[in-house]
Amino acid sequence: MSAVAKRRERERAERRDRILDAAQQVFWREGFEAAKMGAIAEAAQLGKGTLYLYFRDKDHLALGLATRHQTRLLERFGRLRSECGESGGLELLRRLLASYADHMQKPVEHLRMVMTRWATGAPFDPATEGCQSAGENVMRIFGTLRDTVIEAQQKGELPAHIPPERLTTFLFSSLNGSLLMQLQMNCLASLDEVNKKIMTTDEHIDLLLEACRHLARPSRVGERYDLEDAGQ
Amino acid sequence: MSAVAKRRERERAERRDRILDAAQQVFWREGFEAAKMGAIAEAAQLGKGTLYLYFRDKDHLALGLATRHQTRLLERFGRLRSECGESGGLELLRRLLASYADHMQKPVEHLRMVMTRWATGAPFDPATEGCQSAGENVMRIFGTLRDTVIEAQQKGELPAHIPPERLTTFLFSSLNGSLLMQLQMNCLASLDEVNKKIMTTDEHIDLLLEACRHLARPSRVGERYDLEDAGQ
Amino acid sequence: MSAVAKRRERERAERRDRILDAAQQVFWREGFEAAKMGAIAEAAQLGKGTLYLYFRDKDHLALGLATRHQTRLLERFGRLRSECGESGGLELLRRLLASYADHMQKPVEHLRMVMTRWATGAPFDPATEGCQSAGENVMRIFGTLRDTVIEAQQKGELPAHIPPERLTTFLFSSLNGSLLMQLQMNCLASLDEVNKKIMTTDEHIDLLLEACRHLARPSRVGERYDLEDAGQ
Amino acid sequence: MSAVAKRRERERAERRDRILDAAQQVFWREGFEAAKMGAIAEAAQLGKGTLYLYFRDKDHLALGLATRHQTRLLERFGRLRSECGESGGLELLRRLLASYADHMQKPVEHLRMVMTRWATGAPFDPATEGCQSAGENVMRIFGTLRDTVIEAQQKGELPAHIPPERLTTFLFSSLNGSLLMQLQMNCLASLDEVNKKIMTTDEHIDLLLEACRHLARPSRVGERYDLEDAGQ
DNA sequence: TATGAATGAGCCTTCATTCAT
DNA sequence: GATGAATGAAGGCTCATTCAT
Repeated sequence: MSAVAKRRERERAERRDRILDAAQQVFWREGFEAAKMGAIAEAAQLGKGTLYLYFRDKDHLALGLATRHQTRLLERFGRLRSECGESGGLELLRRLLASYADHMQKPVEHLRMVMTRWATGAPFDPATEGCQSAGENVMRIFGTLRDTVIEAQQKGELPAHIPPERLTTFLFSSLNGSLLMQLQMNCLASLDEVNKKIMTTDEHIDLLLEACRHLARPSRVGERYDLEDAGQ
Repeated sequence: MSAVAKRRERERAERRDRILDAAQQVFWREGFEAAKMGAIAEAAQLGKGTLYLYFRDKDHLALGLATRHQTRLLERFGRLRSECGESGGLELLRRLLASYADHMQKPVEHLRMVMTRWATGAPFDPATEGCQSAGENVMRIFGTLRDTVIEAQQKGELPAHIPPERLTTFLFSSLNGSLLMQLQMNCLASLDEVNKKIMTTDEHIDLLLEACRHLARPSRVGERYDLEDAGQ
Repeated sequence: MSAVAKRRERERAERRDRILDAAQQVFWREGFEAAKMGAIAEAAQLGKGTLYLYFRDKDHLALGLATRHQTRLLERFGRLRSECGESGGLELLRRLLASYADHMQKPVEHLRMVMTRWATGAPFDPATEGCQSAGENVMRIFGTLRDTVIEAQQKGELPAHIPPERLTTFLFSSLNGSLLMQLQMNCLASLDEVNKKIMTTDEHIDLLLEACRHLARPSRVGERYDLEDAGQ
Repeated sequence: MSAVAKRRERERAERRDRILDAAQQVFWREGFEAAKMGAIAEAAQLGKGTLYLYFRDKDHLALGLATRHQTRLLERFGRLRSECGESGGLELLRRLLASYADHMQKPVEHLRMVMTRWATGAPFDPATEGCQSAGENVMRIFGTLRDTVIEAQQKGELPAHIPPERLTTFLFSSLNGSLLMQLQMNCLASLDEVNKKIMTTDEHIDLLLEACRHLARPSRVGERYDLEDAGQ
């Protein structure tokens, strides 16, 4: 009985994953709005109704996809931390950011999907089951970055006088902006030729960290880094 | 006759503008996808068919909106340059960026609309009439920023050894990332409390410029700022 | 202009009527639940969307059908009253009831539709536009019957000591029961042979009026079958 | 073995009854169309597939329900006859009719279900197993009423010159019409206030029997309201 | 015998766009 | 030029029923 139950559970998980694979494929190809449930079912070689045994609706399918993607990113983060051992610090941070960027852009279609969701607004009702875990995952991703920022600060590789949350937010949003630009270039062909040669995401990360790193050295003694009048 | 023609042209321009006002209002309220042409026509106090005498389709309505918005931004940019006189440089750059950010977020609904368009991909066929001018406007916006970056470099307020396009792209994409985060926070309630207190767009600009400014001082003599091994 | 507007209005009314004809045809053939909007559109030789320019939804289509049917019945009632002149009274009542029954059963499919609606419960939200007129029509139908009952009472053809509303309700519900039995016979084939020969709707009306007429004669003292106030 | 078989049979009957209880509960709550087999299975604390071991399909579930309901009504009829002893006649008829009405309206939801079925048409293929017994039950119910009508006629409490089947049909359909009106009032709020105070089902029965009873007195010579063969 | 996961046909409604007036 | 009535394609979701276990 336990054996049967185990098999059942395994099969269920496998099928759920196959559905997510199919959904990912179709979402990437068509975009979320244009993706048809029928196409997903066909791609998963399942009946249309079966999809609804695993996901409440189209939105929850996307949510499941996002959660799985985040989970995999967190696994990558975990592996990177393990590999780095105690070295940690700025170098780990760079790798985490590069890993994040890579994970996000893997196929640009995925990036597009995620960005669309962010831009579209609040598609995930926080009250919905499954949405919380997605939010928690984001917090874990952010938290991992922040922890590494703190390490780098403690090592003196990043300015310690800036609150780590602030610094992490700065890095995170800036990097996301770089990713976003990948999509803008698709949208604005005129920018494409100029920028394509100018800045890859990795270069953005390097420049970003380099810039932050130098923030560590106070310009002048006594500077408070009051940003409002920093130019002064 | 010329007078009549002039009046006609003026009336046409006014009506076109009224349509754009109506479209903006509805797009902001409902989002692009959910916005109904009928609602726009009603808001413009025009027949549904009349809309199509001024804009090929819904997409071109959005395109016209974007172009008008960009034009207004360029006007703001022009005014800022005039005010600054010859002082220019980093301070002007900061004001341009702040103006850009302000113009983009004016209502967050507008930001959402723009971001969605960027993320959604390539809705504007470059071959389409009207799209070129949009692209050109983007180039002008980018060009204004780049010119100001160059000025700042010449003044020694920003590192001169980094290609201005590269630096401008960095600033531009990073700032866009900060704007994007405004929307993410709506989407991910969990991030909201943490970040809302942490970084406004203006703060992001300050930190960003401060970081870049310090890039001006080579870490060590002889460093080329080869980014690939910058950590080295 | 007035001519154009008139034509428009006439055409609109005609088309509305054609849609109702088509809906009636399909509803009768398939029943309300099974009737498909597409079939109605096809029967009306119109696009599916056009239906929704004239009726909010499937329910309102049925409502419109009901209202039209009631209106026609009221016209029949009006004609009967005119024909009868001043004679009125019981004979007019019989004709009204027969007319009602005939109008309801014209095709048994229509009867089925109406009965289903009654039985199904409260499909018409009283707040809905159009529903009030339907309710008002029912009241007019009932009112016509009641007025005629009163006439008959004044003529001494029906018992005057029974409140006319009560008497009318009795007649009305009883007749509806007879109509309902037409459908029951379809449902219960076993009853069919027995009853089909036994009582037509007209016979039911005759027997019903005959029975009521004799109520005019006050029961005898001591009889146990007094209604609450009948003996009075 | 016989004992085991008996137990099996008993258990099967019990389970069948539990399913009917569950179905009744759900049908009343949701209506036949909206009732979901899954909800019935859940209410019966059984698997969905199990339902189909006891009833061919949803329709037969309703049929089983109707049959059981009829059977219980027949038991009530039997009890009434026993109680009445030999008195029988009109008084028994009144009680039977009241009992019938009560049994039908017990919860108005049940009445709605039955009426819907009658109105909907011929859902029960007479060839289907189980449908015959339902038809037979109806015949038994009708037969009981008819027998009692005959008794009343023989006692002189009801007009003897009207064929008992005809009289019974008249009573039966009229009473059903009164029941139907309970539902109409739900549907037509405008009638509600007028009629709710005017006629309960019991009052309808009283008035109905009173009217029929007076038919017992042959019309006078020359009266115009003779039924076709009533005088005969 | 009991189960419940899988199935897939089926359908109302919306809305961008056109075109006759 | 302006109108708005007409169009019809398109799609997410339900649920009665089956059948392998």
